Amino acid sequence: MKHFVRKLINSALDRAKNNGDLELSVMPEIVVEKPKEEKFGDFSTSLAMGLAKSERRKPYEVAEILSSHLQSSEENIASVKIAGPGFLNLTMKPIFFLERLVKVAEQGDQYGSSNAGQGKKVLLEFVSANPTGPLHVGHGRGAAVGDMLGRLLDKAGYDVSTEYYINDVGNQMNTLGRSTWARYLELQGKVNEFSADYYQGDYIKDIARDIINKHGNEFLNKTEDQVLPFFREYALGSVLDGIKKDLSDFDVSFDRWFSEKNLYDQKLVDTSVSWLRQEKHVYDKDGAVWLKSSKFNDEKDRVLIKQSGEKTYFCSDIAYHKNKIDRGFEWIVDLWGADHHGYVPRMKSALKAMGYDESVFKVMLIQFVSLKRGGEKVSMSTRSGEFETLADVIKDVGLDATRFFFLMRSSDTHLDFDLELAKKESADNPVFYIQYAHARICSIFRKATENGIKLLDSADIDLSPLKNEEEFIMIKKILTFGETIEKSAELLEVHRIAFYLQDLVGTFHRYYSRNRIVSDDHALSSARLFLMNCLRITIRNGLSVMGVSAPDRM
RNA sequence: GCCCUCGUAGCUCAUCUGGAUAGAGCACCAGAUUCCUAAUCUGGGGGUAACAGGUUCGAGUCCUGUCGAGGGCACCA
Repeated sequence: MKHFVRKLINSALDRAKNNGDLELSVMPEIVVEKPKEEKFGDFSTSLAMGLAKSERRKPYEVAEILSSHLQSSEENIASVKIAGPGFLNLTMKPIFFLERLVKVAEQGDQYGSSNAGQGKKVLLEFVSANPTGPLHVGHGRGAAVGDMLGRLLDKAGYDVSTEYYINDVGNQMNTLGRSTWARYLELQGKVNEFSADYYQGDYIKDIARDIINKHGNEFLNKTEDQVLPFFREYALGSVLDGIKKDLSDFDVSFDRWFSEKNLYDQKLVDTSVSWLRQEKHVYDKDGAVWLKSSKFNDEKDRVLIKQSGEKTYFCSDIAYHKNKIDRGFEWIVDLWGADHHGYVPRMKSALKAMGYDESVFKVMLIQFVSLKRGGEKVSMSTRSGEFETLADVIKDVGLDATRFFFLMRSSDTHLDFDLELAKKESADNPVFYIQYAHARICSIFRKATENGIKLLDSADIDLSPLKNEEEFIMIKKILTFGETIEKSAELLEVHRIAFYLQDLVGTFHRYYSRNRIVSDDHALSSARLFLMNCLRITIRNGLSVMGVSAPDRM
């Protein structure tokens, strides 16, 4: 809708220029907004104020010139008014909105989709939790946000792939293996000390028990060195299966699970290090290999290969991100926990060292979830074993409510997730407000069928009986769905959809309480039913982008 | 100590990247159902946007400083 208005203004500018009314040495960017207040019309632009300086005229005069050129040749415009210091307020004729509403029904499931992203190849990497334990609530936020971003970018016309990076290399894998080995011995009645550094959670016992069931005591009299590879691999596989199940229960799927170990096996890490060496971006010092990251805006140089000969996590991460770009992705979006923010300049410096443009890489920092239980903070450390798993929360609060809870806030602010509150308030959760609207509309359709009123095709419908002001408020809101999707995708801000839906559905609930859709007036009923269908499509498409269900009955 | 993110109603958060009188939900108070789902609707109180400066036609939004919260400053991942 805004695109159309922007075009109108653009052509008015052209006419003003051709007429010599305005100089327009530089064509300004046209910003079209929806005024906060209904009385200011349907669209507004502060263009005249922006132009005033370069035109060396008063904002009001510029607004007057624009106004005259806008009004002269557009049949969709009902009025153009100048307000305040020079706002141009446009009011459109009803037909403008009704014509567009008809298209909503035609597009159905596709309504809100666009090619704004122009098929740009995007790689979304998210969750990527270390495979050392089940996913907790904090991971859930990343999962929900990442999954929704995938759906959102797809709908907005980007070519999206999603990926989970498995950190299956490093000391943590040995710790995982040793923890399992220790539990194994313990369960076999062999006394041993369970180190405080080991993973404390009960899931380790479950894995150990599983090993006993399958392999009995065959490892009992062996040394740690002999058994560690087996325990490490077994525990990794088991934890990873658990993570995959948790995510699939959360309705989150990945196009690819990318193993860090695989990077090493394919020599990709070695390749990128030698390439960097060739380009003279690395040097040797104190027996270690360093990247000259300080030359690329990082605060200091970083170690790639330790004295011990082991490669750092950073080192393989460089290879991983290089690989992402090599696979042809034009936009690399990583969702990281907020605690990794110090790592951002480091990664950016590495990409710059490799000669890539900084703009291809974007990190979204997902702020922490403070888990609370009745106002008291709950500690969430995998190692200590004190954490609420994502699976538990979904079980308690429900899939839809859990997803919605994570998605209704801007992801760069802290999120307080009070378990007691979430459980207790589940009936008041805004997700039900939205789902209820959908169920109500479905109920209207059941009633309409009873009364023999059919939903008409776009081609046959006569929307002229829609005259109510509340109807137009709703229609206008429905029609901003597409631009909400586009904006949300472009800014990678998922919460906008949740707010949009709450707002949209609010207009419906108010309308519903004051108006009957199915009545004796056949023409009016048909028109209203058609509107309800468009509304239902919008709600359904909005919820679907969030990965939340749209029930027919509640 | 240095760096990053944040600070908006009692609580949880919006405010369309600088626009018009800062808005929702929860909680609290008072009301609404002979009729398509009351998980709904109507009305009410509640604000120095942490604080102090600056930039301009115009600032919650941009800049500087102060205070407060969280996080980061490894040859860990």
